[in-house]
Amino acid sequence: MPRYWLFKSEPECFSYEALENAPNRRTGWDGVRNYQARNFLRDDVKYGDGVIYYHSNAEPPGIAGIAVVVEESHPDPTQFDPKQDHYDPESDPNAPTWVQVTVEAVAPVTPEVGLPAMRKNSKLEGLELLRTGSRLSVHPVSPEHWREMLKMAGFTEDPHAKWLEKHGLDTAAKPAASKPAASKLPASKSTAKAAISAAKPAAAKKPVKTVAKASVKVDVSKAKANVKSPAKAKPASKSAAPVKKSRTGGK
DNA sequence: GCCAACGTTGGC
DNA sequence: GCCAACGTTGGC
Repeated sequence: MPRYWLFKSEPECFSYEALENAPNRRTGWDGVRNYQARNFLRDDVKYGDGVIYYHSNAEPPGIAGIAVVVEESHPDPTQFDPKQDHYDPESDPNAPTWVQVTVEAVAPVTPEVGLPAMRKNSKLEGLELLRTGSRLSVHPVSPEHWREMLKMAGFTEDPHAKWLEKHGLDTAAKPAASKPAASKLPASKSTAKAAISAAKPAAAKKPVKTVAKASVKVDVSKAKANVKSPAKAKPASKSAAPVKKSRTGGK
């Protein structure tokens, strides 16, 4: 199991700064409406896992902070609220389709590590975020890539490791070279399809409406066209910040 | 604003 | 089950 993850969030929806300003510096990573991302949240993201907080659809896009998972998979409340952009009328409260995890801010990355710099770093080869066409808003990060990104961010010590120690979690268990993430990601497109279809059964529900939803949301935040919405899904509920809404991604 | 790469939907 | 159309993601 991966111990590290990369979560995308559109800063217009929910920035790393918004997370720091949220109650308890925490927020439920809601709004994820993609099966592959949901499956990671539901099955693999565990308490104490480290999170690279990435700002997508930003100017410029890049790593804005480090967070930690403080609560594992539980139902995403926004799927049941008609007022939410990510409302999913098809989701059965007795068998929720969408889940969220709760994350807590650990350390900001200032200045941010921009996407261009990441693309130029050969040590980050293989990182899902950098794969052409990648849109997965929640994906695993290998220990090697995690260390390299922290290095680029200027950290001399891993703030996440410190957090674990402070909370009495075992940091001794070495990440060794487990190659977590990679194994779960599709190697190619064709496999991606297989992965997705495999994922569906688990959900038991259909995504159909989800899509509609996403578009709805968008309008709220952007005026333009179809635009996009933020990548994240987060918004939500809490609104400690100015919040906009986002789409799918996870906050 | 444009557009490449995707994911989802729905006809057949 | 295939695949065309459509909508979204997200970088540029």
